[in-house]
Amino acid sequence: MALTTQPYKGARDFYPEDKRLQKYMFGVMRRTVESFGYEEYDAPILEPIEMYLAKSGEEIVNEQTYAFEDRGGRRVAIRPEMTPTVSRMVAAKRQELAYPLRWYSIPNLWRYERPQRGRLREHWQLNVDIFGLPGQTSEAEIIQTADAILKNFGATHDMYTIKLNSRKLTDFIMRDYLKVDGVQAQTLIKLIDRMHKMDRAAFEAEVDAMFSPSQRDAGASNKLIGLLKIKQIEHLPQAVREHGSIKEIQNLMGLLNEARISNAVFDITLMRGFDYYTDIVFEVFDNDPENNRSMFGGGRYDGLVGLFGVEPVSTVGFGMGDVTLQNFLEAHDLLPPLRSETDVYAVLIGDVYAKAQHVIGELREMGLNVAVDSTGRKAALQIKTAVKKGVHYAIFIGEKELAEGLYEVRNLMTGVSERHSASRIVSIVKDYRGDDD
RNA sequence: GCGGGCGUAGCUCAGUUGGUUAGAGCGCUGGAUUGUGGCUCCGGAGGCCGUGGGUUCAAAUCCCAUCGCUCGCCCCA
Repeated sequence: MALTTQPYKGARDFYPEDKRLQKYMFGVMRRTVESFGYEEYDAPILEPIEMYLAKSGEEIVNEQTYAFEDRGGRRVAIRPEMTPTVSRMVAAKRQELAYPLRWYSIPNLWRYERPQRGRLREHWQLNVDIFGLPGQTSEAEIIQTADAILKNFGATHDMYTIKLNSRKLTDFIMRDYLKVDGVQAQTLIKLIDRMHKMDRAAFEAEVDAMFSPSQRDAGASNKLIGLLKIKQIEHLPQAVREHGSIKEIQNLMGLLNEARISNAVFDITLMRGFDYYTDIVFEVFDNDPENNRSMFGGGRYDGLVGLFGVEPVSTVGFGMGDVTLQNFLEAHDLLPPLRSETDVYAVLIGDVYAKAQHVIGELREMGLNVAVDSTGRKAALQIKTAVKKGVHYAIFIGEKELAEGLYEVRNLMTGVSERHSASRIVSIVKDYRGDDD
């Protein structure tokens, strides 16, 4: 039986053209976050499974993590996320790091589940975190960084919306304003989290069913449904509006305004799935009706470093997945044409392979990436190969060119040919490439 | 884990109520044109019709199973 050529389910092969796109995307990410002073770190792809048990729900670890036993009988997981790992790294050097830390990484992550659009088993996720900087400036900077990445991909504010909420506000609403118990609160939060996938009537019926008769008589169900319809902070009931988290949200919105971020909105229905968030949460939504989904998000999670037995460190961060980002860039037609790493394809005319080595070596020494076609095929086929590879320039080398020291260089996109010395060809190609030198 | 859709050439797909040797476009390849791509013309290769079983004189087509892909649900780090 023949072996399959398909990649493992939910994972991707990166052929050179795919890798080119990935390099472009990672390049924009790196340039942007480094412009804010973030430093890159990395870590092993394997962690002891307890690391995820401590923080996540049992179900996720058991059913959605790639886990196995190593030869020494230790239970090991392929990392499904980077946050516990980076928290571990910070905890390990808690006393000696220069806070605030601005750290980023682009790890490869795995989760075991049925693949679907925008969600594969394997993905790469930019993780950006600030450690040791309490207060809204860190939230503002993290959101500003996320916004800058999208801008540097060419996105404009009409293409996406940044939704903000506070976990402290949600907790206050559940415990003090609605007076529901912890179990009810959890259920309601999950329900609200998917309310936009349901129709209004079904949602309201399910909300109503969550409350006990006495709570319903006290108006809790109607209070919640009414509250979730409110879009403006000023329209919130006074008891909610006076909670301290509201001032924090307003302060954050003010900072974002100063940073010229015009598409950030308060959204009381924003929950985010996990419960390790302790304060501000945010999520970036694609406005394209064809791809209307949450692209990525983040927030403050002050408790994780402390799980490693050291004094807690306040942390704000976000994760941006490559799959959803690529969907966004495609939906908004933001992917630029990507060119080959190869600058020049050397087309050899006749039996000149040996004699052509000198000039080809010169081109490389002067900084060009040159692929040589040594197949001995006729020129037409060599040219076709170069075009198919996406190489921008062809240089023709035959007896005549070698004798004269002048080579025909052709722009394969326009078809225009010129004859030049090797050094002149180098400057033409570098000019196209955008080099300064 | 649950549900919908789809599996025919390298790719995108057509294939009538079951009926000869399964097609098209693109791509690949040879030539027209042995020192120069894209346009044109002529030729060629390439198919276990996902897999296994069943119904039938006859199956790409109908039935069952299975595998794979895909979209959604659950969940979402």
